[in-house]
Amino acid sequence: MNSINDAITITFPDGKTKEFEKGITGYKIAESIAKSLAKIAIAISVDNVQKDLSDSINSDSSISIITLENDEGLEIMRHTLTAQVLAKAIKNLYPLAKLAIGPTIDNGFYYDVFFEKQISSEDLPKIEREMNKIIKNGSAINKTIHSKEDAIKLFNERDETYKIDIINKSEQDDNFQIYTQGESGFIDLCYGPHLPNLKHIGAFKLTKLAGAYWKGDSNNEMLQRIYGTAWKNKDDLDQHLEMLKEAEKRDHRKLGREMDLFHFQEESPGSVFWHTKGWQLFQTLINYMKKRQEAANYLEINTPDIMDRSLWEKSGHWEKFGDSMFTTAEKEDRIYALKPMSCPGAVQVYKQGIKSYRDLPLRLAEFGKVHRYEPSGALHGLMRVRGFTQDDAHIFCTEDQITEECITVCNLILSIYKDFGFEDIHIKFSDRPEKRVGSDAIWDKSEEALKIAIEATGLSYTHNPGEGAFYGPKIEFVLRDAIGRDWQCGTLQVDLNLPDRLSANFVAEDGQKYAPVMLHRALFGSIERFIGILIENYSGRLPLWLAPTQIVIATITTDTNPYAEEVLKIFKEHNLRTEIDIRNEKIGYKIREHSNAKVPVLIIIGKQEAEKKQLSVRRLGSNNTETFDLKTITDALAKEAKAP
RNA sequence: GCCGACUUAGCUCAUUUGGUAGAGCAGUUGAUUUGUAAUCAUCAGGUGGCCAGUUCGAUCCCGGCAGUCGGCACCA
Repeated sequence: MNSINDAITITFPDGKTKEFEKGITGYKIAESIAKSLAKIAIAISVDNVQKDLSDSINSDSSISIITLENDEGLEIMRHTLTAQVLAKAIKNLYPLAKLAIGPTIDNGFYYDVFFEKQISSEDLPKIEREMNKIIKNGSAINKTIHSKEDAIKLFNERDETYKIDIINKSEQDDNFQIYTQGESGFIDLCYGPHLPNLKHIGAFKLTKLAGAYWKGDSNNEMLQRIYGTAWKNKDDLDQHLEMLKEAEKRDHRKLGREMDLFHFQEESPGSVFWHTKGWQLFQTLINYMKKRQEAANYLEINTPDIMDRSLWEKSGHWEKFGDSMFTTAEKEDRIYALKPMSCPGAVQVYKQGIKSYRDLPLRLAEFGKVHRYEPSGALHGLMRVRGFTQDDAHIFCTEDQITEECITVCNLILSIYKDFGFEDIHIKFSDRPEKRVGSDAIWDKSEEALKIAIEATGLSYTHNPGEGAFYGPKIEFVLRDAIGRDWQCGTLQVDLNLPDRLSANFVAEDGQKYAPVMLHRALFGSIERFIGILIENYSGRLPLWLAPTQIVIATITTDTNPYAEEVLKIFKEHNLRTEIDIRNEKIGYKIREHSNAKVPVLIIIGKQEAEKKQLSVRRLGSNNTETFDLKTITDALAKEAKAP
């Protein structure tokens, strides 16, 4: 309708439309809506593609104006901050530095840079000051479009070898966008969009300096990466820094020591020394899982920790992971490997005796302690260790049963996470990697079956191409904790390869032998890691059923000791993990000590309680006490302390 | 594994131009019998991560190794 004259129709977010002259800029459109909007506008979304406000629009489109008030705007601001402000500050201070890439990340941004002479974290404040100087100038940001040849020439003049590499490897021949600020001579290659002006920058802080490989490839040289966090204003920045502090307070390595749960020591990097309290928690998780699995018709097995290397060669693990497997020295001409996973062992159990289709699905669970030689730099408290316990299970089934079994596993996982207080879960689906075993036909089948199962659960999922296991596609369950951090825990993998490689089979209705499908699944993933996540999620204040010491009975004076002992006995009869504190200390001192130890329930006994056969109960985190008669509170606590 | 930083008492931290280390908490012992987050005193606690080197002399300076931390890479 407007193709005859030079008018285009713009549709606004509220559905209203308006005609504009062809070639109008985003800025002019914003201005036409309201002058005040034009003031805070930083970019425009045209048919869901972000554009600079200075870009002209030449055809009918739906638009929305982007400001700092929405996430898109915040990201653009972070992008400008790294690509225009941080990059320029670096070039101002270190003219010989070569810029690589400067993208945004959650909560902020980074820039990878090659420095002639490495900088240290002490240089960050200096860079920050330079950035503030640049921002204060409030320069307008301009964009120019260049041909490949032209763009290369510009960066060549500045010896920006990484930028040249990016342009050279790019598939496009034209339309390379280069952003500049005034006459400073600073240029950066960028797909944009950027803030129209540095006046829109909010609050930021450079946070850390680290090494990072060029293009993320460990064969390439290592650059220095400067990280920063940025927000629309100082309040938001402060709030974020506060969250980081909170996360630090929750660090499971710190709490694990304070709560006397476990320790590490030099002689065994990445392996846990569990103390009595930590081991109690560990056993609580295992017992809980045993109960849930038994109810879901799993059978439990246990297989050897070391097995002949040849078995791992057959399974394919040796080829793919041999470097990170612990092996024994040669004994009587044989080399054994410490199991890095339990699947081959489970297949050996499966293979005992002839299996019929009537035996399937067969669900074999194993709390398998596995060892993996994780690279030293990967170790991190309980989160990444070299020896850990998987709540592993392998479900042997027919192809027809895959979908149903997968759905059942997904539901079990979700129900279990809920018992631990995790309800915000999302799924990652990973398909065939480059290095893999099995034919494409088999992969097609496994991926399809898994996808159907995910869709049946109704949960949304993200797709990670090429990230599957070498023997089959997988889904991973990611749970979000109390302060918004994501943790990957459970996994479900469909494997049409290993059973055949390890010669497992079953007799089908037609009397022929076929290899069964094997589903690998772990719900906690690693029990060690899951405990780390629980500690951080609850900030050490575990729910009663998980707490290693559930109750401490603290007396005020020694003459109430007999009553305290009597209560202790009753509590123990109710399977409540109870300790008694009859030391000659002030009650305030005892409360402080047991509160710091994160004991969920404190029972205070003084003369009054002893006389009336009552108990004063003080909950962790509360400053109040409630008084109950003995039986009422015993029953209530016993009920609450029971595993779900 | 790679880049960088760090490693002093059980824990958290002091000790600067190199002269063999100090505090708080925890621990010990004693006194205190105490009502809701630290009672007072006493004593003890260290081959300064490990191994070499420079030096008359090293916690401090140089080198190597290990571990930890922050990232990167890896993650069956």
